[in-house]
Amino acid sequence: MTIRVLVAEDQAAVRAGLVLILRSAPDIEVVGEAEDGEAAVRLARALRPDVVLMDVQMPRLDGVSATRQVVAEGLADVLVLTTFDLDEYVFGALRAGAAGFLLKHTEARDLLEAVRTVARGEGMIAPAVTRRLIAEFAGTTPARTADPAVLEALTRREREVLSCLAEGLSNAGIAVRLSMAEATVKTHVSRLLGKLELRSRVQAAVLAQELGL
Amino acid sequence: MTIRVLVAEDQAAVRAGLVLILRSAPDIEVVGEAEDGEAAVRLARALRPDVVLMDVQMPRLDGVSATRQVVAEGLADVLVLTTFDLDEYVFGALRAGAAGFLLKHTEARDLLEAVRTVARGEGMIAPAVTRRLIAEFAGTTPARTADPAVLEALTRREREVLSCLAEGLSNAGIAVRLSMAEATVKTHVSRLLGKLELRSRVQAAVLAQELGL
DNA sequence: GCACGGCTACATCGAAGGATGCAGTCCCGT
DNA sequence: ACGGGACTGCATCCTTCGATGTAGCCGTGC
Repeated sequence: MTIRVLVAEDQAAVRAGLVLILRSAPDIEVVGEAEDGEAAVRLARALRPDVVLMDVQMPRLDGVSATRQVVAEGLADVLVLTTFDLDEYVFGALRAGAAGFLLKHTEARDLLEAVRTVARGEGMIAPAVTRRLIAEFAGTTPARTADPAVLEALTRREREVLSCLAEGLSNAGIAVRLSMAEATVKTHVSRLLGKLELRSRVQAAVLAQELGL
Repeated sequence: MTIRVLVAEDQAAVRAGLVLILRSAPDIEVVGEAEDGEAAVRLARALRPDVVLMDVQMPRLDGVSATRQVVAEGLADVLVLTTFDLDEYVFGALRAGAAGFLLKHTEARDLLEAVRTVARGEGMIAPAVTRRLIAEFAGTTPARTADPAVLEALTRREREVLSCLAEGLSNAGIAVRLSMAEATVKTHVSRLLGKLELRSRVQAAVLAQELGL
């Protein structure tokens, strides 16, 4: 069962090098090559490869956008490859749904291993990048200061109201959304504020955000 | 320049196995062994190893807490090791500041490579875990729906007020914090709402949250 | 100089929010 | 059936918020 790979890379020399490396592995087959992002998406649709080796910087459609497209259509797993490990590229690619992120100066052996790893449905990230990913992860995910357990104290109606609060709706807006009088909305807001030990709907909205709505 | 490693693992058999693997590498030296989290922190303070190989499940003080401690004191880089790749462990360990996360069924060769990687100041995460980390990352980081550029339109004072809003402060609270009259706070709130095309302070708070305060 | 625009500041007033008291419903266990 | 408790619902009253008009301040440019 060979792994079918599509190589998307605009620089011919680099692309040739990648293909050479991939062909050296008996369990990997290069089924196509693309010179830009649009071609990558088009070929992915036509060839249905297992893995797309995708460069970030490409004409017509950049690698991140192409990745988003390929992943959205469920065409293949995408392993993003780039020369520069700029945060913008890394986080953009991962948000786009990439299964892996490697730097171009990766050893041939590690590249092949990465392709196999991604084909297995696992993930592979360049060590030099991993630290920053972890840092970003630890930072942006606000440690969940908020304990999801506090929501247990709320009734169903109160949770519904809280969701609306998180969207920034006014009491009147919530009343329409949930089909109840504005006065009733106020009751629920007041109660959930009490249970969550908050003093205003703004704090409730912030808390809801931290909990992921 | 050998890499000095501290092994923290409560099960003697597993610990012996790890030590055996580590000793097989000429560039790695096992400088100490700990049977629980407290001992791990204590030995890390005393021995100042380059890397701590830390089990998650340990008596007295769990591995995640021990990791937090070691990282907070800047004692060493921590490579967390566990049998179960539960999200709770993974994300907890990474938030605690771990530089890497491996599963115990990792090959000896990969374990050694992970230790070297972490010692270099890079990061290493088990492939089986990487996918979920990426997913969690892509999910919790709300794709920055909000464009940080909108903040450009705000004056310094307005941005300060927005930060306070994000904390859920009332106008009166903001007035105290920023040393101005409540009436003035209202002006700034009103103006920034207009510039951001929002209709209430709640929406402003939510937006600020999405932008990371 | 001085006119102009942007920033900061304050006061006023109608609108929205939040606390509280109370009533109706449903589901327990007695 | 009865009582108690939790949930939902509404109305009243006071507080906070947000829009608006206005004024002082500081830079730029004529």
